[in-house]
This record gives sequence, C-alpha cells and structure tokens, in this order.
Amino acid sequence: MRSLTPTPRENHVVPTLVQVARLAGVGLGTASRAISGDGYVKKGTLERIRRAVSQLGYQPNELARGLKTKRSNVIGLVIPDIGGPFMATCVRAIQRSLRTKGYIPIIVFTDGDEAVEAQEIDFLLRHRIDGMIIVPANGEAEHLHSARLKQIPVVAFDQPIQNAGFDAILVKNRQFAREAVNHLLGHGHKRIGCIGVFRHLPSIQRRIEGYRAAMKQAKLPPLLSIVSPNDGEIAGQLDAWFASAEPPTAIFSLNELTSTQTLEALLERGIRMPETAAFIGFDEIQFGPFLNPPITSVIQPAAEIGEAAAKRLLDRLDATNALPYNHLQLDAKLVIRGSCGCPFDGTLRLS
Amino acid sequence: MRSLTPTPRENHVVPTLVQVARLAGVGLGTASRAISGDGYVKKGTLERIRRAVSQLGYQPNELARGLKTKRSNVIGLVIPDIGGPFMATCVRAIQRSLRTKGYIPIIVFTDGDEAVEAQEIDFLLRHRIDGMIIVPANGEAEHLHSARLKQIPVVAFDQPIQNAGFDAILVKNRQFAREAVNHLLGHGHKRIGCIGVFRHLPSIQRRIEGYRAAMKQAKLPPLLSIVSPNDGEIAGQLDAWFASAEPPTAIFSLNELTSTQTLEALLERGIRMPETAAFIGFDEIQFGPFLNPPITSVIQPAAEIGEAAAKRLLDRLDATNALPYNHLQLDAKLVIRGSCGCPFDGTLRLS
DNA sequence: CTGAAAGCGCTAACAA
DNA sequence: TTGTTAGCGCTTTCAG
Repeated sequence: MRSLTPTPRENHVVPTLVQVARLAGVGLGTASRAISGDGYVKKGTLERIRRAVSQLGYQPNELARGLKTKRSNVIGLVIPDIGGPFMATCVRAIQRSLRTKGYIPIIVFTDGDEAVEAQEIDFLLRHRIDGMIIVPANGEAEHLHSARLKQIPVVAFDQPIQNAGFDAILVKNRQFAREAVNHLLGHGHKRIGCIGVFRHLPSIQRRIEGYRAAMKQAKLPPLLSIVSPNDGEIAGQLDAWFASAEPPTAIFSLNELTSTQTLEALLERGIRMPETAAFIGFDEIQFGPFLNPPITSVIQPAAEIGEAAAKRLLDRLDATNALPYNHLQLDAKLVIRGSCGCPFDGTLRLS
Repeated sequence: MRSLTPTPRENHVVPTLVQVARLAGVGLGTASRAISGDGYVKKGTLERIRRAVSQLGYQPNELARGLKTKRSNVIGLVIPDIGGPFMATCVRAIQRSLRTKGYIPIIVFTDGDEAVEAQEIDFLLRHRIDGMIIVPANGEAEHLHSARLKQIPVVAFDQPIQNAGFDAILVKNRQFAREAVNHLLGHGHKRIGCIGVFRHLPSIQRRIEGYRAAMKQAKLPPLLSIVSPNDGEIAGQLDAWFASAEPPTAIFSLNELTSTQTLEALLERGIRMPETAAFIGFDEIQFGPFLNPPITSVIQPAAEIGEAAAKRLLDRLDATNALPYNHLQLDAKLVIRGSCGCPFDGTLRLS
C-alpha cells in the first residue's frame, strides 16, 4: 500500500479534516460540524465521520481553529515563581479549573521583575491567549494597561492591579494581619517587631496597616522594619533589634520570604521561640508545622484563591455583556501552632 | 477607507501584517521578511516597517505563523505534579532553557495517572506542540507510542520510557541507592529495612537493585517492603517491623513520598533517629534539613536534570539528521546530615 | 441536513 | 531587494 516514491515520512503526515471528510465520503463542512458538535448532522453521517476520525487518528489542529475563530483556548498564567506551597497550590487549582472548560494555561515566570513580566506577557499575546491570570510584579506597571491587554479578560490574584478595569482575588490582608498581631498582644507582648520586604506591594501594605492598627489600638508604639530582600538584611535587622535596649519580645513577619529568613536567623542565633521571641508569620512556610516549635501562621486558602481566579476569568470569557470589575477578598486563617506561645499538642504531621 | 457598517469594535481590532505593510508602504512579503529577520530587506525599508510596527502595536500572530510553518514553538511539559522541591526546580530550569530559544512550555499535570496522561498528551498534540518533555506515569504505556507522538521529539526525565526511540535524563539510581545503604552499613547496621511505593517505576526498581546489591555484598539478608501509597500502609509496615523480634536498626526510603510518610510515622511514635532507627531517604524532602535530626538524603541535581532535558530536546528540534537516542545518567549526591547517625554540626539553614 | 466557497494571518516560493 | 500569489487547516456563511 506504500507509494514507491522516496518520501518515507509522507504517509506519516498528520491527517487533516479534508482527509477525514474524504474517507467518510462527506463534505468538509459536514465533517467540521460533526466534530465540533454544533450544527445538525444526521446520525448515520456522524457515525461514518467518527469512524474516519479514529481510523486516521485525526486530531483537530487548534492552530488553524484558533486562527479562524480568533480563540486559542489558551490562558496565560503569569506568576513570579513556583516554589512555595502557596503558589504551587494556586497553580494546580487554576489549571484544574481551566482544564474542565477546555482551556489550557501557559505558565510563565517573572521572578517578580517588571521587565521580565512585560516581555513574557508580550510573548503570551503573540500566542493569542484568550485571557490572563496574573500575580502582578507591580500592579501599576504601564504594560498592564496596553491596548492589546484591554481586549482580553485579566484577573489578578495575591496582588491587585491598580486602577479599575481588572478583577482581583485577594485575602483580607489587613484584617488577618491585625488578628495575628492581636494574638501576640493577647500573650502579653508589648514590643512586637514587624519585619518584611517589598514595601511597594499593595498586599504587603495592607498587612502593615493591620499591624499598625493593632498596635495603635493597644496604645503601643510600632516597631516596623522593611528591608531589602538581599541576603543578610533581615538577619542584620534582627541583630540590631536584639542588641537594642528594648528588644522586641515578639515578631510578626509579613510574608513567606521574610519568615524563612527570619526563622533561619533566629535558629542560627539560638534565640528560642517563644520564650525569647514569639513568632507569627503571614503565609505558610514549607516546613512550618515541623519546626520546633511549629510555626503559627496566617494561612491563605490557596486552592480557593486559584479556583476563584479561574472562575472569574471563565465567567468573563463566557459573558456576552459587561461584568462589573471587583476585588474579591477571601478569609485567611490564623493557624495556631507553638511559636506564638500557645501550648502545642505535639502531634507532628509531615504532609 | 473603512466601511460604514456598524461594527464599533472594529477599530480596536488587532493589527495584522497587512496593515503594517500598508502603513509602511511595502508589500506583504517584505514586511514578513523584515519582521522574522530572514531574507534581505533594505535598511531604510526596514526602518519604515519598524516604525509601522510600533505605531500599530503589531504583534505577530503565532497561530497563523504556526499554521503556515507547521511549528508552534510550544513544548509540552507533562509531569505528575509540582509540589516537591525537586519538580519545581526541574520545571524552572526547563522553562528557562526553552525560553531562551523562543520556545514556551505548556505544563500539564497527570497526577501519575496513565489515563490522565494520555488525555493531556492528546490535548497538547491538538495544539501542535513541537516537542515534549515528560515524566512518564508509566513508561510502557501504549499511548506513548502513538504514531503522532513519534513525529516529534520526546525526552523523558526522572523516569525512562521503555523501548528505544526516546531520550531520558536520569540519575544513577542504582549506584546512589547502593551508596546510601553502604553508608548505613558503615555505621554498623545489620538490619536495614528498605521501604517504598510504586514498584512498577523503573527508577524505583533501580534503587531497589542498589539496596539489594549492597546488602548482598555485606552478606546480609534484605528486608524489603513495597507497599501501596495509600494512607497508613507505610506506618503499618513500620509498626510490623518494630514489633518483630528483630526490628531494623536503620531504614532506607526509596523516594520522597515514602520518606515523608515514614518520617511522620517515626516522629508520631517517638522513635528516635538515629538512636532507635537511623534513616536515609532517596530524594530531598521539603523540610529535611530542618527536622531534628536533619535528614540525610540522596539528592538529585534537579536544575541540571531540567537543563539537560531541555537541551536534549532543543538539540533534537534543531537537528537535521537523526541523533542517536540515549539515557543520560547524572550523578546524584549523598548529603550527610544527622539522621544517618553522623554527627551534625548543628547549623540550620532554612532556605 | 449537506456541500461549496471564502477567508483567518502568515510564510515561502516565484517573478520582477 | 521587493511585490504577488498560493495555500497552511479550519469554521462559517450561503445555497441547495
């Protein structure tokens, strides 16, 4: 059955709809309708086409399809990095939700760098993504307001995009930061240091506000330090604090990165938690429940956040009429373990 | 020049090459050549086209491009899950390497399930991926040998695909498993239990062989148990072992999942490491260096593995002539911390 | 219900 | 060097 012309791979060529139609003895249009499932096709015809499809191993070419329909069925997912349990969980949830509706995400990483972000978004746009879910490196960046980006739905999570015109899925950062600090206050602490990085990020700002509000209500002076994320900066700040006349007796850390470095410094210096310094961090850290003592943290509902982001995007993709933009604010959860000073039952769970 | 039909969004429409050419006053072909950068274009012409591009905010449509050239510039990345530090690092390395060559990965997750894997690959194929990097759920699965998949380069990592026709990037599983067991032997252990899940995975089999070889050389009977990954199975096996007349004094765990569950069980039962049972696991675990004692592990060079996988794929994508298929076997590293019984210097690092 | 025909935006000959 | 032309594989009118 092979032709004898010296084109060995020729018969391995990927089958097209035309071939399916030909094999089924129908027109191109009919085959198309049968496969995409809309439009009427007689039962018998459908069956013949089905057979032809599986006989040929036909798979629709999404490139051609997208070119024609102007819908690629791919969604851009723009994040700083995977790594932490929070982002990994979000990504999985998003991927899962999108996938059930026939969309597939392309994940790109920005390292939290605005320039990289702009470039990666550009790349996604060339691939004609139908929508985008993003953790913006800087919600005020100009490239987020390009004309092209305005034509597709964009939803942010973890960090909002400033200015209207974008949805965002966030947590109640201020409220839960405040709750964490109040918890420390409840343990009788008077000098509570708040440490963090990335002052410019809105969610970080909200957390700082929560800290300030709690301290203010307790009529206690804030002890706040925002440092650069460079190596050693956090440790240096801690050293300065603990060398001071009135060192903090408790520490509230503003995000995962800060918590990791803070804890590292504390452990290296043999500073005991919660005796010398109690600790609560915003965000779960990888090994938080397994340290000694287990770390008390404000934990974000990562899966819910991811699902909500995907759902919002999907809704917009479906919507025929304009939907109002809004910022969804989910509840986080203060998970009490041992580092805040509360008794801990000692049951370790590693997974 | 516009028609007067009521199509209000018409002027927001995304610009095409035709418009660029028109604005620059050149032919379509010239514009194409100017943008894709190959073929000759006069300096001045090029400049005019450049200006038109930026004035219009033109971005090439990769769908159309791909349809024509039969190259989508997207690579499928098929993995069971992100989550562990190993996979996250591999993914980042792959993404980075691919990106420098203009490729973009689409990541899909299989949960280690063959059926999901088949379905996701099908999806990727519709999007006309140019190549695929995969951690196969089952390297013998039929769907990996479909005609369509044979037409694009596929490289596996972490687990090989059986039968020739595929590259794989692996580590020297047998050798390093053996080294780990030898280390335990060196501490004087006679009864070393080896525990794990997923017997069918080739890399696991290699590790088991390493264990057996080490025990055999030491003229000691193997104490091997492969259980299902279901909840409690591992803990049950450990209970059985420790309740026996001759309980193991050391444990070698075959992968990350097993290590996590084993450690959890050990800690819950208050079994002290390394006094009651020494421990070494294959694969880094999330909190390994921070537990008490820090866990000794065989650690795979994740970034290198990812880079090697991407490089191999890229090479194949570029190659005009057939490259031989091979299985690259990288070195892992036995990282000595405290759980094996070695003294540990006590410096904790959390990142 | 079905077939024919017209492109989607781009690249790759081919002429000029 | 540059312009013209013919599709890539598919969906979508529009007639039949």
